Amino acid sequence: MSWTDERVELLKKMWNEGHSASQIAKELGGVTRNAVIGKVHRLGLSNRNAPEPEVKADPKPEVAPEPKVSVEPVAAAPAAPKAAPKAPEPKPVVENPVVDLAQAKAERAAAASVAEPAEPEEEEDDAPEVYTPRAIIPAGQPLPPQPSANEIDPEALATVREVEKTARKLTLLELTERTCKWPIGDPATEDFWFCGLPVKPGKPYCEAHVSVAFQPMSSRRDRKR
DNA sequence: CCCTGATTCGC
DNA sequence: GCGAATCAGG
Repeated sequence: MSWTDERVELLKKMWNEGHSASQIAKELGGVTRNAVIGKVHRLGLSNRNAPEPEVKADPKPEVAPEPKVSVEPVAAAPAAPKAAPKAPEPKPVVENPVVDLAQAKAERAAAASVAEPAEPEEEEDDAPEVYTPRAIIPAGQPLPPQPSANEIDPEALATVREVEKTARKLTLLELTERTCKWPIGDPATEDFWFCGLPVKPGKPYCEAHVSVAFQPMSSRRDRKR
């Protein structure tokens, strides 16, 4: 494969939209992420489109940036699911102040998907044709029905409880195609994470969670009432 | 380990 | 110009 105009353009577009080199390489096909990164550098757009990290204190501080009229964030969230009295933590803990648009987008989509399969969340863009990655969420697998205790094999349940003690406790952003996506805890509180243990090949969950997620009809018998 | 991007250097 | 190998980091 060679760098045709089309391919270069797709590269530029995706790169500026915040996609990783490997994602771009996968989409382009026929090239590795190294090739993509190499090209990115040759094209001189390694700065992505970020202005400047600039942590330095500016000599001339006041340029009257913001009126700064104390205004409430206008929360307006669609609906606060439920109060989380037990978790006083007000800060979401952001590890990178420079928000990556594409990632944030994916994050929101993923969150929506996990909490509720409905509405993909459309968003208005100035650019009419922004490159849109295919399905952001692999899905294809049923979402985990939380174990309702009396519906699953007590043995498996015990195993799960045990396994969950060794869970890697990954955040949504840390999940990959090979980490168990079984959610643990209450999404409305801080006590929420994903199992994160190595998945059983081909499955979205680890061994233990697969066993409670996919049950043979036979074993579901008499869970009478 | 998984993943990032950055750099080098033979082709 | 290209990109594998390598490096440095999360």
